[in-house]
Amino acid sequence: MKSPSHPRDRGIPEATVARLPLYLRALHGMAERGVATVSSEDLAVAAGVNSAKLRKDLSHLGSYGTRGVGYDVEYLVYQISRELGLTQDWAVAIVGVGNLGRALAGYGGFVSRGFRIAAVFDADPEVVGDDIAGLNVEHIDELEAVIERRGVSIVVLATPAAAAQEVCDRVVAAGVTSILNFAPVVLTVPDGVDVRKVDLSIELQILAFHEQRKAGGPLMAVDSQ
Amino acid sequence: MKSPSHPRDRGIPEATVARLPLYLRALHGMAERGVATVSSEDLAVAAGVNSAKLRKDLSHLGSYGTRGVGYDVEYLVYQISRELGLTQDWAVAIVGVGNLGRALAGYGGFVSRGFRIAAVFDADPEVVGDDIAGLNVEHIDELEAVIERRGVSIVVLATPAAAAQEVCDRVVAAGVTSILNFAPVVLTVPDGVDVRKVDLSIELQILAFHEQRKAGGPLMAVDSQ
DNA sequence: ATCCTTTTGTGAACCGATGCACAAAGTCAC
DNA sequence: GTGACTTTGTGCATCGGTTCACAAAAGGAT
Ligand SMILES: NC(=O)c1ccc[n+]([C@@H]2O[C@H](COP(=O)([O-])OP(=O)(O)OC[C@H]3O[C@@H](n4cnc5c(N)ncnc54)[C@H](O)[C@@H]3O)[C@@H](O)[C@H]2O)c1
Ligand SMILES: NC(=O)c1ccc[n+]([C@@H]2O[C@H](COP(=O)([O-])OP(=O)(O)OC[C@H]3O[C@@H](n4cnc5c(N)ncnc54)[C@H](O)[C@@H]3O)[C@@H](O)[C@H]2O)c1
Repeated sequence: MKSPSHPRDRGIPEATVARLPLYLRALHGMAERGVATVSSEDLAVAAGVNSAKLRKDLSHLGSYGTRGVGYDVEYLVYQISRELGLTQDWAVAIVGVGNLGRALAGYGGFVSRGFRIAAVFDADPEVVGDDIAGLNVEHIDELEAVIERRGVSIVVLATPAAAAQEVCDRVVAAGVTSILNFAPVVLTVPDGVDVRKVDLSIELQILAFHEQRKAGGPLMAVDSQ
Repeated sequence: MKSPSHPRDRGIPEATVARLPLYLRALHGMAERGVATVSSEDLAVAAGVNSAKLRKDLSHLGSYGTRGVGYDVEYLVYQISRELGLTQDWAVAIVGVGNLGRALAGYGGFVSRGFRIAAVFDADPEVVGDDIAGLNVEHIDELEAVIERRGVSIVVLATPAAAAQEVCDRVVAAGVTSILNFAPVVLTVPDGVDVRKVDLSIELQILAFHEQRKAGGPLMAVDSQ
């Protein structure tokens, strides 16, 4: 029922992977509004990208569109979800239950995408044992045991910068190979471990750079997102 | 005292701009430890990048190194800060004082880089008037007036997705041209307005994709940060 | 003054990503 | 069935960014 050549090619470009969640979000919105099929043009607008880029991105997953018609919304949601690995659900642990860790633990937007907060850890005895968004805060000493017991495969680091590398080393030693880091440090990890970082301070600095340019000379190029 | 050709070229590559804050962070650490000069190799390691890339990045700002020696740490800190616009300080407003907005408002890492939280807004009458990290929560009706009065030039959006576009339109109308968006929506803005987005859910989905690959076939390429 | 060592700054090859533009493939009306 | 119309999938030119590799520059030793 599918063409024989490359039904699902290994090796999707990184830039494409980073956009798939965007398409997925737009598609979910459409599915909710009862839209059955969508053209690359309309979906591209909803996701804020160029339609040729969108088509090329989707072509890496397979030929799921119908010429003259567009893409079946439900079917595409399924294909993208499967490609991203969202058909299973992922046990996530958060380490560091401070300002940020609390906000993350209480956030509903993760669960709705198949990410289940399976554990939260902290080193502060004042915090350990507290109930955060329905979860008991575990002591950091339990890190390895709890990760193993609950099958945690993704760890979110929300500790102070000074503790991040040490915690990172421990979670890696415990077998975790996917880390989302909020601490403003460059983490050193062995090959095979993925680290993604979110640094709000860097984002503000980039905005400041462009803002300064706008204020300064009347020669500038802007926008992006 | 400087070469005549292009002492400070306009048009620094976007990829370079995104890394300058990283170099700055590493340099601050070195300055604190009393390091006076640093080679591109050492700084590159501290920032987690390739040294040729670092040198090319710095060369866009000017020729601030000394062959055979390296870069003067203090001087380079100053040059990068100036380029990024961090020699002035920036008034930032946060809109939406929920889980995330609170964490951001209380975060010290912004102030230390020249970003001053000048105002926080919310629509919920329960929250308006509260004291958050020493700031009085303003009603969203005051948005335009307060932005103008306090010279706010960067706005952080931490409202629910449904409210984000409307708030965005209002801050843009009030003259703001730099926005950091945490809401999971594609914002539409006029030319000349910079939007940067932070989407934690997307980061997790990208990690899940790679995690799935690792678990699946024994043919994979990983790491990055 | 000359040589040797170190390290910068950059030319050039390379690589991945973008976007145009169009043939191929499908739908729909009649 | 035929023809007009729509929209996908992709070849190709282009672009921005990365990395290699080295000549030029600086400093220190003798
Ligand atoms: N709050 C923000 O908006 C924000 C923004 C950008 C970056 N960050 C970064 O995120 C991280 C957390 O920020 P925060 O504001 O929540 O800080 P925080 O100080 O409020 O919380 C840190 C928590 O980590 C715990 N902790 C310390 N050492 C630990 C260890 N070894 N193991 C486990 N837990 C440990 C502390 O007990 C504390 O509860 C920091 O690195 C910060 O730079 C925060
Ligand atoms: N909490 C997280 O960890 C997290 C993670 C990723 C993304 N986000 C996104 O960040 C945003 C905020 O998340 P949150 O968890 O803080 O949500 P929240 O519901 O706790 O807070 C939202 C706040 O915005 C206020 N608000 C609503 N409409 C407003 C308006 N028109 N003007 C001003 N204020 C208004 C609400 O009163 C509330 O205080 C959401 O879009 C969410 O999807 C949050």
